[in-house]
Amino acid sequence: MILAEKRMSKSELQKILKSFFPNLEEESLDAFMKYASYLKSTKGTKLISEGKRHRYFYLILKGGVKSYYSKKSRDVCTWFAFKNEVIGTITTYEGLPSKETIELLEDSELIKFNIEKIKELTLTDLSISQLMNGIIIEHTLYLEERLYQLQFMTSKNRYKVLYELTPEIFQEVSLTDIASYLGVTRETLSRIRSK
Amino acid sequence: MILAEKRMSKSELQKILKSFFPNLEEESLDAFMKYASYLKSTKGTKLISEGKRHRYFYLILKGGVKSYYSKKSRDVCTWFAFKNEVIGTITTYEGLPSKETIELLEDSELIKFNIEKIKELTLTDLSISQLMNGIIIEHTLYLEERLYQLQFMTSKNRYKVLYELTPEIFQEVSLTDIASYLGVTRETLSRIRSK
DNA sequence: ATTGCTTTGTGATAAATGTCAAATGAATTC
DNA sequence: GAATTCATTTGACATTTATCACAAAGCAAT
Repeated sequence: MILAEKRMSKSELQKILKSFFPNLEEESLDAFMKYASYLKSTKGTKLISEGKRHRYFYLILKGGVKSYYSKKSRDVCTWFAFKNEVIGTITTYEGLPSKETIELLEDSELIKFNIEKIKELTLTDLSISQLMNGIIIEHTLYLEERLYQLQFMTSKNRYKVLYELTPEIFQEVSLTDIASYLGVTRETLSRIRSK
Repeated sequence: MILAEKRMSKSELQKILKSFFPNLEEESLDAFMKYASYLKSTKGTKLISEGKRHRYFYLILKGGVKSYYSKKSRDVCTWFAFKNEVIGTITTYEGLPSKETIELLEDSELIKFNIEKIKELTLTDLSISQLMNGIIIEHTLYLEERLYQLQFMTSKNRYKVLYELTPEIFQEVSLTDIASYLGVTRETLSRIRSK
């Protein structure tokens, strides 16, 4: 459920965006801000739903989300994101129906950005074009790392890496979701954990 | 072994690039061309080597390549590409050491592009910036599809999809490499094929 | 054709993981 | 606190796949 959607005070929003996107030129930031708005929403809210077209990508100010594909009864998670991360789906960015669902893991605060409008800005504003590229490239590097892990590493090692690099995920996400993310059943994850 | 590296006749190169990148403005194309050159090379040549920084991405005019990670004795392929495809690694594009090796599957003809110079162009030229984005986004969509297949589909189904969508790969690539691409051993692939 | 070399196929295991079922634990509601 | 629900763990078993060993087939060079 969406609790509140309002325009933040301009100066507050500006301050936040400035700290997140320090490379954005002053005028670019002003244009960018026009298509950004504050959003507060409860656990379980779906920011993006599988099979649907959407207009927004998001910056997480507070809280966390999971991204997953629906598979028969169970869901298979593809990533998690928390505070200070920019999120969305590349299909949504391309104007296509999303393949994944993005859902809030807890009550969260976000900034949402209108993709269509911001893509328009990228047509004339180089610093915004480069900002968006950077976001996409970061996501691409992440996908490659994930493919590497799924193709090369045993499930034990994938668990180990996840546990060592981002132990905080275990506080936020259910083991069932983590198991699906690691590419095993929850029973198998349970056995891996009891080493 | 690199057989020939020469500047193509300007008009020939222009004709090729124009047909591949029809959205590029006339002046952008001229700038772009400055950092493109023709390359003919034999089977087994490594365009990009794991662990090294490189300067180029490529367009395949004729022939084919495989991309793989070296793992102990055997290699694990991550993708194949043939005629009319733009190839490279995202790490190379970012100036980082490549994680993958890209190797010619057969004698091939390519256009190579200087990444550094072309990235400079993206700083001032919007149509080139957008062209590069498009290439990266296409790659990203491909990675997502591949992750989906590895997480969701059985090896039998992955084989089936590959066989139905791109049967020509089986003419060009060894079953050993295809097996590693599908995430199974060659023995398992052999058994899948004998259904 | 013969010799090597590489690729592919087959058989017999062993290991990893999935599936199903039930038990435990933890959190929530009445 | 008892009852309900949901998440996690554990056990028994089935399935898939890897591993190892070797045989067969394809190909190139002599």
